[in-house]
Amino acid sequence: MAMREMQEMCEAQRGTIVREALERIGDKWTLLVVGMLETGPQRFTVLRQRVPGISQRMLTRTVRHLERDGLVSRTVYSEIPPRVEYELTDVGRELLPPILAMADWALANSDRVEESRRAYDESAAQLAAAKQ
Amino acid sequence: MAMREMQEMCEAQRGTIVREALERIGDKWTLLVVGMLETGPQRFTVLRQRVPGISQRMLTRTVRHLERDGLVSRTVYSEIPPRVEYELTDVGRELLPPILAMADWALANSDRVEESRRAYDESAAQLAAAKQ
DNA sequence: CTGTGACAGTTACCATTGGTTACTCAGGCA
DNA sequence: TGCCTGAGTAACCAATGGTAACTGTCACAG
Repeated sequence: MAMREMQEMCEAQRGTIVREALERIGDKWTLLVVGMLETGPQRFTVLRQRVPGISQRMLTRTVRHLERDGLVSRTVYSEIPPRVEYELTDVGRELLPPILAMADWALANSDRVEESRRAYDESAAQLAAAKQ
Repeated sequence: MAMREMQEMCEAQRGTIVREALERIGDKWTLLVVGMLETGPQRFTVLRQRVPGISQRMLTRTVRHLERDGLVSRTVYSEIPPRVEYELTDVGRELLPPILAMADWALANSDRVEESRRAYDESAAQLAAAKQ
């Protein structure tokens, strides 16, 4: 087998691993929830308030997935009313720097993205009008 | 208004901006496609081959969104057969380091995640069996 | 002793998104 | 005449996400 082919296979395999990982964490809420756990353990309701717009169902699903993947730990305190705390594990905490970097990117570039989107939509509308 | 409230409002607003950004880039394919554009401009078919498992439709949709948001540029060469090249813009390139860091994280921790998932599913199955 | 509230969910249902397959367009070539 | 390529669209179905209402347990108010 040629060197070239081996490299390509290897790259495709890496791509598959990365794809599988991003399939899990690359959904609408996961990155946000992990980011919100930056400051330490949080209980369900607090987390729900800190992640703007998430519903109860989506939050439970998201933390369940994160727990399954070993990125957060879930601790139940048998009190009344019940208390459940979620905390990043070591693996989860290793993911924090890139997530925070992406959050910084979002804050720094949100206006540029917004502007680009407006321009794109406008020229698309003009093209559509020209076709008429 | 108390200082505390102002801080909380500010945090919620930041959270919203980050959420909106992650809503765009945090889907199944976007991060992967951006990552694959690391090495320079790529044409459609090559990109499709390098992103394992993506369909034509999903690739077009993903690059269209990225173009709309100003993260990639799309250049059409009027040849037969047609040639279209996608390239990261400056804004897009700024997103590259966190994405590559996440890819590294995925490669470094995929086995740990896999193991955690197996353990979780097993204990869930045991619990279900115990209930019977 | 009936009602209300908090917390951490779950269930049922509908809307939106993602995936698969087939088709298009324009020209070159057998 | 028919088939090939590259870069997509269109039509259709499966999977995922979102909304609203319900659950269970105990404390406390009236």
